[in-house]
Amino acid sequence: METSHTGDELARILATLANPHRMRVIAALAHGRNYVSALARELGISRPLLQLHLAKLEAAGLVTAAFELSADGKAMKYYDTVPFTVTLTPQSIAQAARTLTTVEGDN
Amino acid sequence: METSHTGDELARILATLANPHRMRVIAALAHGRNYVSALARELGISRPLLQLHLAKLEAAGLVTAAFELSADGKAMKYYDTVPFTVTLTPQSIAQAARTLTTVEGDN
DNA sequence: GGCACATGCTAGTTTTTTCTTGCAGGTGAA
DNA sequence: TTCACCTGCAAGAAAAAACTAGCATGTGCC
Repeated sequence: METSHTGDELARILATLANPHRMRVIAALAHGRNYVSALARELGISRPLLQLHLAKLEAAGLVTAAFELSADGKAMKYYDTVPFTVTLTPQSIAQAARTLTTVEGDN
Repeated sequence: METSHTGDELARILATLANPHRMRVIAALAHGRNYVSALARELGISRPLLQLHLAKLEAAGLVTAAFELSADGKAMKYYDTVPFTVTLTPQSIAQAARTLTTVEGDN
Protein backbone atom coordinates (compact mmCIF):
# COMPACT_ATOMS: atom_id res chain seq x y z
CA MET A 1 0.00 0.00 0.00
CA GLU A 2 1.45 3.30 -1.10
CA THR A 3 0.55 6.65 0.30
CA SER A 4 2.20 9.74 -1.10
CA HIS A 5 5.44 9.97 -3.03
CA THR A 6 7.89 12.69 -3.78
CA GLY A 7 7.86 13.87 -7.35
CA ASP A 8 11.08 12.04 -8.04
CA GLU A 9 9.80 8.81 -6.57
CA LEU A 10 6.63 9.03 -8.59
CA ALA A 11 8.57 9.79 -11.75
CA ARG A 12 10.74 6.76 -11.17
CA ILE A 13 7.76 4.51 -10.51
CA LEU A 14 6.01 5.66 -13.65
CA ALA A 15 9.13 5.33 -15.77
CA THR A 16 9.62 1.84 -14.41
CA LEU A 17 6.08 0.72 -15.11
CA ALA A 18 6.05 2.25 -18.58
CA ASN A 19 7.79 -0.69 -20.21
CA PRO A 20 6.17 -3.74 -21.83
CA HIS A 21 8.71 -6.18 -20.40
CA ARG A 22 8.34 -4.84 -16.93
CA MET A 23 4.57 -4.83 -17.15
CA ARG A 24 4.73 -8.49 -18.07
CA VAL A 25 7.07 -9.18 -15.18
CA ILE A 26 4.57 -7.62 -12.79
CA ALA A 27 1.82 -9.64 -14.40
CA ALA A 28 3.78 -12.87 -14.09
CA LEU A 29 4.72 -12.25 -10.48
CA ALA A 30 1.16 -11.29 -9.60
CA HIS A 31 0.28 -14.94 -10.19
CA GLY A 32 2.96 -16.05 -7.79
CA ARG A 33 6.59 -15.62 -6.94
CA ASN A 34 9.28 -17.06 -9.14
CA TYR A 35 13.03 -17.16 -9.57
CA VAL A 36 14.82 -15.39 -12.35
CA SER A 37 15.84 -18.23 -14.64
CA ALA A 38 12.36 -19.72 -14.65
CA LEU A 39 10.86 -16.29 -15.12
CA ALA A 40 13.12 -15.62 -18.08
CA ARG A 41 11.96 -18.82 -19.71
CA GLU A 42 8.33 -18.04 -18.99
CA LEU A 43 8.60 -14.60 -20.54
CA GLY A 44 10.77 -15.71 -23.42
CA ILE A 45 13.52 -13.17 -22.82
CA SER A 46 17.19 -13.54 -22.02
CA ARG A 47 18.25 -13.77 -18.40
CA PRO A 48 20.56 -10.74 -18.44
CA LEU A 49 17.77 -8.66 -19.91
CA LEU A 50 15.34 -9.87 -17.29
CA GLN A 51 17.85 -9.10 -14.55
CA LEU A 52 18.10 -5.58 -15.84
CA HIS A 53 14.36 -5.10 -15.65
CA LEU A 54 14.12 -6.78 -12.27
CA ALA A 55 16.80 -4.45 -10.94
CA LYS A 56 14.78 -1.45 -12.07
CA LEU A 57 11.59 -2.81 -10.62
CA GLU A 58 13.33 -3.46 -7.33
CA ALA A 59 14.93 0.00 -7.34
CA ALA A 60 11.48 1.49 -7.73
CA GLY A 61 10.23 -0.60 -4.84
CA LEU A 62 7.74 -2.54 -6.94
CA VAL A 63 9.17 -6.01 -6.36
CA THR A 64 11.26 -7.65 -3.68
CA ALA A 65 13.98 -10.26 -3.91
CA ALA A 66 14.71 -13.10 -1.51
CA PHE A 67 17.30 -15.81 -1.69
CA GLU A 68 16.18 -19.32 -1.01
CA LEU A 69 17.78 -22.72 -1.18
CA SER A 70 16.02 -25.19 -3.43
CA ALA A 71 15.44 -28.80 -2.37
CA ASP A 72 18.68 -29.83 -4.02
CA GLY A 73 20.67 -27.06 -2.39
CA LYS A 74 20.87 -24.48 -5.14
CA ALA A 75 20.63 -20.79 -4.39
CA MET A 76 17.56 -19.36 -6.08
CA LYS A 77 16.65 -15.70 -6.15
CA TYR A 78 12.93 -15.39 -5.78
CA TYR A 79 11.10 -12.24 -6.75
CA ASP A 80 7.69 -11.17 -5.63
CA THR A 81 5.46 -8.19 -6.22
CA VAL A 82 5.04 -5.51 -3.61
CA PRO A 83 1.39 -4.48 -3.20
CA PHE A 84 0.95 -0.88 -4.26
CA THR A 85 -1.75 1.55 -5.26
CA VAL A 86 -0.94 4.72 -7.14
CA THR A 87 -3.70 7.01 -8.28
CA LEU A 88 -2.93 9.48 -11.01
CA THR A 89 -4.92 12.62 -11.60
CA PRO A 90 -3.90 16.06 -12.82
CA GLN A 91 -4.03 17.15 -9.17
CA SER A 92 -1.88 14.33 -7.87
CA ILE A 93 0.66 15.03 -10.60
CA ALA A 94 0.62 18.72 -9.74
CA GLN A 95 1.14 17.88 -6.09
CA ALA A 96 4.09 15.64 -6.88
CA ALA A 97 5.58 18.18 -9.27
CA ARG A 98 6.10 20.56 -6.38
CA THR A 99 8.76 18.33 -4.88
CA LEU A 100 10.75 17.68 -8.02
CA THR A 101 14.43 18.24 -7.55
CA THR A 102 15.50 18.56 -11.15
CA VAL A 103 17.54 21.69 -11.11
CA GLU A 104 17.79 23.60 -14.35
CA GLY A 105 18.29 27.30 -14.71
CA ASP A 106 15.76 28.34 -12.13
CA ASN A 107 12.02 28.21 -11.63
CA MET B 1 -12.35 10.56 -16.80
CA GLU B 2 -10.56 7.47 -17.84
CA THR B 3 -11.92 3.99 -17.69
CA SER B 4 -9.76 1.14 -18.92
CA HIS B 5 -6.83 1.32 -21.29
CA THR B 6 -5.07 -1.13 -23.50
CA GLY B 7 -1.64 -2.06 -22.33
CA ASP B 8 -0.09 0.09 -25.01
CA GLU B 9 -2.19 3.10 -24.09
CA LEU B 10 -1.31 2.72 -20.44
CA ALA B 11 2.38 2.35 -21.25
CA ARG B 12 2.26 5.53 -23.29
CA ILE B 13 0.44 7.44 -20.58
CA LEU B 14 2.93 6.34 -17.95
CA ALA B 15 5.92 7.09 -20.14
CA THR B 16 4.48 10.51 -20.83
CA LEU B 17 3.86 11.35 -17.19
CA ALA B 18 7.26 10.05 -16.10
CA ASN B 19 9.09 13.23 -16.98
CA PRO B 20 9.80 16.20 -14.73
CA HIS B 21 9.09 18.77 -17.42
CA ARG B 22 5.81 17.19 -18.34
CA MET B 23 4.79 16.84 -14.72
CA ARG B 24 5.38 20.56 -14.31
CA VAL B 25 3.38 21.28 -17.43
CA ILE B 26 0.44 19.34 -16.01
CA ALA B 27 0.88 21.20 -12.74
CA ALA B 28 0.96 24.58 -14.45
CA LEU B 29 -2.07 23.84 -16.58
CA ALA B 30 -4.00 22.50 -13.61
CA HIS B 31 -4.05 26.07 -12.34
CA GLY B 32 -5.50 27.31 -15.57
CA ARG B 33 -5.04 27.16 -19.31
CA ASN B 34 -2.20 28.97 -20.98
CA TYR B 35 -0.55 29.46 -24.33
CA VAL B 36 2.80 28.02 -25.20
CA SER B 37 5.06 31.08 -25.18
CA ALA B 38 3.78 32.23 -21.80
CA LEU B 39 4.00 28.69 -20.49
CA ALA B 40 7.59 28.41 -21.66
CA ARG B 41 8.48 31.59 -19.79
CA GLU B 42 6.65 30.43 -16.70
CA LEU B 43 8.48 27.11 -16.67
CA GLY B 44 11.82 28.57 -17.65
CA ILE B 45 12.39 26.28 -20.61
CA SER B 46 12.82 26.95 -24.31
CA ARG B 47 9.78 27.08 -26.49
CA PRO B 48 10.84 24.29 -28.87
CA LEU B 49 11.45 22.04 -25.90
CA LEU B 50 8.07 22.85 -24.42
CA GLN B 51 6.40 22.19 -27.74
CA LEU B 52 8.01 18.77 -27.80
CA HIS B 53 6.61 17.92 -24.40
CA LEU B 54 3.21 19.38 -25.19
CA ALA B 55 3.05 17.24 -28.32
CA LYS B 56 3.70 14.14 -26.26
CA LEU B 57 1.16 15.10 -23.66
CA GLU B 58 -1.40 15.72 -26.35
CA ALA B 59 -0.57 12.43 -28.09
CA ALA B 60 -1.21 10.64 -24.82
CA GLY B 61 -4.52 12.43 -24.47
CA LEU B 62 -3.56 14.25 -21.30
CA VAL B 63 -3.92 17.80 -22.59
CA THR B 64 -5.89 19.48 -25.36
CA ALA B 65 -5.00 22.37 -27.62
CA ALA B 66 -7.23 25.13 -28.92
CA PHE B 67 -6.42 28.10 -31.10
CA GLU B 68 -7.70 31.45 -30.04
CA LEU B 69 -7.27 35.01 -31.23
CA SER B 70 -5.95 37.42 -28.66
CA ALA B 71 -7.41 40.91 -28.24
CA ASP B 72 -4.83 42.32 -30.63
CA GLY B 73 -5.48 39.67 -33.26
CA LYS B 74 -2.64 37.25 -32.65
CA ALA B 75 -3.15 33.52 -32.95
CA MET B 76 -2.49 31.89 -29.61
CA LYS B 77 -2.42 28.18 -28.99
CA TYR B 78 -4.00 27.49 -25.65
CA TYR B 79 -3.44 24.23 -23.84
CA ASP B 80 -5.52 22.76 -21.09
CA THR B 81 -5.46 19.60 -19.03
CA VAL B 82 -7.83 16.75 -19.69
CA PRO B 83 -9.32 15.34 -16.48
CA PHE B 84 -8.14 11.78 -15.96
CA THR B 85 -7.89 9.18 -13.26
CA VAL B 86 -5.57 6.21 -13.58
CA THR B 87 -5.22 3.76 -10.74
CA LEU B 88 -2.15 1.57 -10.71
CA THR B 89 -1.98 -1.71 -8.83
CA PRO B 90 -0.17 -4.96 -9.59
CA GLN B 91 -3.53 -6.30 -10.75
CA SER B 92 -4.31 -3.39 -13.06
CA ILE B 93 -0.83 -3.68 -14.55
CA ALA B 94 -1.31 -7.41 -15.03
CA GLN B 95 -4.63 -6.77 -16.70
CA ALA B 96 -3.12 -4.22 -19.06
CA ALA B 97 -0.16 -6.44 -19.82
CA ARG B 98 -2.49 -8.95 -21.44
CA THR B 99 -3.24 -6.60 -24.29
CA LEU B 100 0.31 -5.55 -25.06
CA THR B 101 1.13 -5.81 -28.72
CA THR B 102 4.91 -5.80 -28.55
CA VAL B 103 5.86 -8.73 -30.68
CA GLU B 104 9.15 -10.37 -29.86
CA GLY B 105 10.09 -13.96 -30.55
CA ASP B 106 6.99 -15.50 -29.07
CA ASN B 107 5.38 -15.79 -25.67
C1' DG C 1 10.22 49.71 -42.23
C1' DG C 2 11.60 47.78 -37.86
C1' DC C 3 10.43 45.87 -33.38
C1' DA C 4 8.02 42.70 -30.36
C1' DC C 5 5.14 39.27 -29.95
C1' DA C 6 2.86 34.82 -31.52
C1' DT C 7 3.36 30.01 -34.07
C1' DG C 8 5.80 25.98 -36.74
C1' DC C 9 9.30 23.01 -38.29
C1' DT C 10 13.70 20.56 -39.00
C1' DA C 11 18.37 19.12 -38.72
C1' DG C 12 21.83 17.69 -35.68
C1' DT C 13 23.76 16.72 -31.12
C1' DT C 14 23.77 14.83 -26.62
C1' DT C 15 22.05 11.78 -23.25
C1' DT C 16 19.62 7.87 -21.64
C1' DT C 17 17.72 3.47 -22.07
C1' DT C 18 17.56 -0.97 -23.91
C1' DC C 19 19.57 -5.16 -25.32
C1' DT C 20 23.27 -8.66 -26.63
C1' DT C 21 27.30 -11.19 -25.91
C1' DG C 22 30.34 -13.39 -23.12
C1' DC C 23 32.59 -14.61 -19.11
C1' DA C 24 32.90 -15.46 -14.11
C1' DG C 25 31.35 -18.05 -9.90
C1' DG C 26 28.59 -21.79 -7.43
C1' DT C 27 25.75 -26.31 -6.61
C1' DG C 28 24.18 -31.42 -7.14
C1' DA C 29 23.97 -35.55 -9.91
C1' DA C 30 25.44 -39.12 -13.49
C1' DT D 1 35.03 -35.08 -14.56
C1' DT D 2 31.36 -33.49 -17.14
C1' DC D 3 26.75 -31.87 -17.46
C1' DA D 4 22.81 -29.19 -16.18
C1' DC D 5 21.21 -26.13 -13.46
C1' DC D 6 21.52 -21.65 -10.53
C1' DT D 7 23.61 -16.78 -9.84
C1' DG D 8 26.40 -12.17 -11.05
C1' DC D 9 28.61 -8.80 -13.79
C1' DA D 10 30.51 -5.85 -17.46
C1' DA D 11 31.65 -4.18 -22.02
C1' DG D 12 29.91 -2.74 -26.23
C1' DA D 13 26.18 -2.13 -29.78
C1' DA D 14 21.73 -0.44 -30.96
C1' DA D 15 17.70 2.23 -30.35
C1' DA D 16 15.01 5.81 -28.32
C1' DA D 17 14.39 10.08 -25.95
C1' DA D 18 15.68 14.66 -24.81
C1' DC D 19 17.44 18.94 -26.03
C1' DT D 20 19.58 22.97 -28.86
C1' DA D 21 20.03 26.10 -32.53
C1' DG D 22 18.22 28.16 -36.23
C1' DC D 23 15.12 29.43 -39.66
C1' DA D 24 10.49 30.05 -41.47
C1' DT D 25 5.72 32.14 -41.09
C1' DG D 26 2.29 35.56 -39.32
C1' DT D 27 0.25 39.64 -36.55
C1' DG D 28 -0.18 44.61 -34.55
C1' DC D 29 2.09 48.84 -33.29
C1' DC D 30 5.43 52.92 -33.25
